[in-house]
Amino acid sequence: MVDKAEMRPTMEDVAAAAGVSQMTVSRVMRGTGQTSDKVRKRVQDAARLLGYVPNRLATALRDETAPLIAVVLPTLGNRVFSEVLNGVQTTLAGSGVQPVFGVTEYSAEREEELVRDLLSWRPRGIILPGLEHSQATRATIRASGVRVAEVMDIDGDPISVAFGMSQIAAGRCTAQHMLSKGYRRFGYIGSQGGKDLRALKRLEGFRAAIREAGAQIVTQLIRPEPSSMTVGRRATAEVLAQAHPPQAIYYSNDDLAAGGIMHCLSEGIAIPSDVALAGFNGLPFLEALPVRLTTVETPRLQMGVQAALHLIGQETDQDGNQDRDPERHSTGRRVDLGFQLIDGDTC
Amino acid sequence: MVDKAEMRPTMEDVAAAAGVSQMTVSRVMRGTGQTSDKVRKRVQDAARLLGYVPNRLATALRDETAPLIAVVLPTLGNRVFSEVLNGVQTTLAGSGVQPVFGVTEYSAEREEELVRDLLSWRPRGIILPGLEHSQATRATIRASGVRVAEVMDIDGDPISVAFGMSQIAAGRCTAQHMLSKGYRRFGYIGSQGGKDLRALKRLEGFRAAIREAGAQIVTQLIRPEPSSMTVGRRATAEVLAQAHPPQAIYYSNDDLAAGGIMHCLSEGIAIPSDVALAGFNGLPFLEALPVRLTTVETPRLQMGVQAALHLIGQETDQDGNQDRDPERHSTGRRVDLGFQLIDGDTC
DNA sequence: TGACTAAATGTTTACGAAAACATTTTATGA
DNA sequence: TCATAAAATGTTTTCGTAAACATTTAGTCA
Repeated sequence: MVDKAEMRPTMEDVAAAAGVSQMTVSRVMRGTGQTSDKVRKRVQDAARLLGYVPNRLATALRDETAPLIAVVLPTLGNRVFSEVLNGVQTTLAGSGVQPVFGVTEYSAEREEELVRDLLSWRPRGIILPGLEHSQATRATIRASGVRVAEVMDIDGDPISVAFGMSQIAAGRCTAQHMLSKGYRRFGYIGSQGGKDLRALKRLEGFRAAIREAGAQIVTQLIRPEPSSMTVGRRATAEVLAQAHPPQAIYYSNDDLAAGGIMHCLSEGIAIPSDVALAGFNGLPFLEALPVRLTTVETPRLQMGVQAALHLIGQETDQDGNQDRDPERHSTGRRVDLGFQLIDGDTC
Repeated sequence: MVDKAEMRPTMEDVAAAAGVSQMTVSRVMRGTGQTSDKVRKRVQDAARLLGYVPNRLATALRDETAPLIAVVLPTLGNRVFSEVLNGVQTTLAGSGVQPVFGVTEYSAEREEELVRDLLSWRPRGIILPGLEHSQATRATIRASGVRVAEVMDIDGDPISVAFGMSQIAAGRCTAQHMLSKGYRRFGYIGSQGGKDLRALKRLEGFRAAIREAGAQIVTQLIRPEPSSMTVGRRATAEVLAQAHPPQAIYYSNDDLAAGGIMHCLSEGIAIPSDVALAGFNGLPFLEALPVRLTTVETPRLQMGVQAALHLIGQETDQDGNQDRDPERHSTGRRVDLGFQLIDGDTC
């Protein structure tokens, strides 16, 4: 009992129990080829009785690829990325493909190592955040021939296909909106110590529009911590305590901005007359706040969904090989999922 | 170039390039056994040159187990679970073990299917949410012999080891705290249409304490949607609009409760004099709210960390087998990670 | 220098599933 | 009733790695 029970049953065991060959079991399990009803039933019963669970490692080894999608995320601390992951997960659910993932914490070295680790599973595809990757990472991916989807950003050269939106345009759009309301003196509040490259791109777009309009950013505060309402609240307090505070503050995301709203509510600072605010992401919780934040809504879930669809999709070539046809993959294709300015009450 | 370049190099290829046998390459790659400096260097150079990436599928097949931890989550829509996942991820990072995961959306059938899918990867262990699992799920797991860690809850019989806290005690604790403040007429607001079993256990504990004190729950509103501030805000409006509204509302979690706070702030309802509120989880964003919510802080991250540690930990037996020693695994061990009542300003 | 040991490297095999090919049954029709 | 095709089932081999065992080479000491 001790030794025999330990062994998880294989097709061979099921075959023995059903009095057929391993190959017949294989055929029954997959429903391929011809099998008689009698044998099919016998095999299925045996499998159920023994508690047979297929070993995907064997199948994957033989197929030279595993039904897995590798997902690289900057962090799980930010709701945005768990939403992307959720999009991937939802799309994959029921398809028999599982997500394997890892987190880089915004480190390029960690990304390099992680990509190598994940690729050693021979996944069907890999999803990467953003378009900036080290030379080594790109080389590893190219050598592996794995299909790639980059998400979040489209400002740059995709390795293969990017599903995202223009971060630069989002920053610019926000600036234009605020400028149209007459604000001239701006503040910027960020986080992550500037490691979030997408946030930097938004700031770049924002700054360009401000400069072109002849207005200016008078304060820029980038906190080292990850984003949170608390950090946003403290940073806002700090910025508004200055001798010449800005008329309007652009936050690198909604969490920080919501913290700003909380500060104003608590201190009796009027929004937008005393200070105007704008965020980024359009997270659902904003709906519940007493003041509707002006922000830019992004298709986070869609990015995950589209990327996953692309990777498991019908886009494999006729031979079932990794499709390396330059027209569809090598050439960086950018799929712009767009964004939408939400004109709230904060500016 | 087309055909040859497609093939990812194997140890055999590296061996040929270095003029040694495949086994020598294997030894060099793992740093085991005796190898001369000369050969070692030759092999490493060849591997680097060819861009060799080990195929874990082969190793895992041979080892009869893959360096993976399977994680089953009820949903990714709730911050709490992405935090658990984050705890798992953080613990696993750098250990060469990757998390594979799936989401049940609180469905037992989906859990059954998902567990089978995940186990087909022959993971080192599996993490399940809660202690309630279908008979079939338990059978599949038992037959597979995989190591199990259950998280979140300890009110029940663990399959093996549970890392969590008593949900019933948390509910009871909250009730006692509110009763001590003199409230007698309570309301309860929940979500997920009652599919969240942990929330039900908290309610159970809460209700028991209320009953014992001779007080009562006058309103109970369980919305079908997933939790969110917005849902909490609407539900609170609904409850307070009643003819005889409760003096105090217990929410199944912080998101809902924060929505309640927002409603009160917007409507000028005084907290706690007009209505008292209490939540559950102790999410970090509460810190930033204008009013400090009374809640119960839970060790979400720790649950993930401990579960992962347990599964990859040094608890394998001497032979490196799955440890089925009844004393350590079969007997349901419950690791109580505790919780802490946060005495805020809302009751 | 030769016997002998330790170090370095090589060969065979197993892991579980499934494609490719082979063989046995069963059904069909003259 | 027997050829013949179609259906059902079986056998061999492969995927990449690593344990187990085998062999060769280098090193030590009498």
